[in-house]
Amino acid sequence: MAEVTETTAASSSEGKKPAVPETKRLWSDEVDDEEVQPSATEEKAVSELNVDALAIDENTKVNKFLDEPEDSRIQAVTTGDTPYTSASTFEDLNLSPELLKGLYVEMKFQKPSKIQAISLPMIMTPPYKDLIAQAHNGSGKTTCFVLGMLSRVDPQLQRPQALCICPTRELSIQNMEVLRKMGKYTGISSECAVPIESRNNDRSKSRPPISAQVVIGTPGTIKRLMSQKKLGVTDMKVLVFDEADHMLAKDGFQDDSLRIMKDIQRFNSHCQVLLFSATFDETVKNFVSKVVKDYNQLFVKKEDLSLESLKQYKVILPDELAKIGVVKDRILELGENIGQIIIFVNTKRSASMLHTSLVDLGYEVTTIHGALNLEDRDKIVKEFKDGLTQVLISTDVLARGFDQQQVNLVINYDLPVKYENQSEPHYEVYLHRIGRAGRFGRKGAVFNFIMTDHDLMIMRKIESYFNSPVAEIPSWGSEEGFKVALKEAGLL
DNA sequence: AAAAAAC
Repeated sequence: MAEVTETTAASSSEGKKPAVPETKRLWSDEVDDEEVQPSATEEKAVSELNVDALAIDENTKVNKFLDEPEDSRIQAVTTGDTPYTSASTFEDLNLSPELLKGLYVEMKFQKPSKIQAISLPMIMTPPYKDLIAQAHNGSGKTTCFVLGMLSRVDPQLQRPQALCICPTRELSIQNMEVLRKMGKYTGISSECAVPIESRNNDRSKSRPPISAQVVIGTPGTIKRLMSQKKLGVTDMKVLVFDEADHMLAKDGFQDDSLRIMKDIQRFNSHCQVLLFSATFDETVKNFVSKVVKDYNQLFVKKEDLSLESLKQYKVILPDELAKIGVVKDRILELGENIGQIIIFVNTKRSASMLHTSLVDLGYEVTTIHGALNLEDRDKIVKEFKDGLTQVLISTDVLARGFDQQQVNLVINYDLPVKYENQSEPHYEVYLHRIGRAGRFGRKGAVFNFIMTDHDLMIMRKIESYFNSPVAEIPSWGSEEGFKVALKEAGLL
């Protein structure tokens, strides 16, 4: 275990100068270490960034660029003159001893992941610029913003200072669990602002204002608490949007998110805004860059997003009955020892139908979607996380962010398509769904069910979009192809 | 015609 150095400061680094000792290496040094010629690097930085149309303001300068071939490439664009030092250890970050202890003892982390090494200094160095950060599924994004929130809280001040908004109740709860674990020794207080037992809403009116220092929750509840003056924003230092592309999309939570952001900024213009997601499509990317002003950004090319450890397959089958048959005979029978499985469907109805069919056939599966009551949702997620259930049928309520390391297989029982145009795949949802398997570089497999020519067309578009061919399992009717696939994926 | 959130 690493020792806490004597130079480690108290947890609040508010008002401190950016710490950049000469002994620490800048990113440009890393580039030198890799014997890349500086001029070539610079050229590459500019051209790649132009090609990818990162929506950079005209006054934005590309002054740092990071390119490590062994890792998926992350493009960093910073504005202004603030130098950022990539953190090779958590000690580099001037965290409080309590927070470091949480990272090592509770989280069992040894050193920052790639995205953490780059983003954490950007988050924690004054003047605390806004950040748009894209990183792979399962690469440790949550740690970035949770640590960011914890490190910026003034422990002496018993008021809300950091707020994180998530698209679902489940994700809010999961993020809160991470925060409490990581912050265990800091004494920092926290509250989860998500809907509770419906129809019991008199409780919310009589409740005292939130004094917790960190609040995590869903847009509706946060909005309500703010309008009821139960959630003060005057001391808010950090505002995080998890799954930010969805939170700021027109068909997502754009209105709520903007409202919350503006309400905070009205009282508190210097509240730092952090946007995290594995995906930012062009529309959202352009919109987002208008919402935040002076910001740093981290991006990954879409071809680099699908993890190599994840094997994708397509299964061509004739009808609904065959779909159910494949789940039953190929997945559930073969997959008994391959870890946990999530089956994604497009509608609540589809979820219920598949659930009933499989239960009628005598299989133990559980199902989650937004029409269930909150208690049941909590119970089903908890059972799955505790490993008590193996197979979970889900709508896109769990498509994003859901972190269960034992999930090795994801099935797209229905392919994700855009609601406004059914002949367009929903690329972002596809990526998020498959990212539920193979967390943090583990092995994993994805089976895509193809029933119609339309499905096939959707699948082809997905393959070409991510530039990753998806192997076909030769015959849905025989076991062999599935065995080979699962072996190839390292699961059998 | 949809998932979710919640008034």
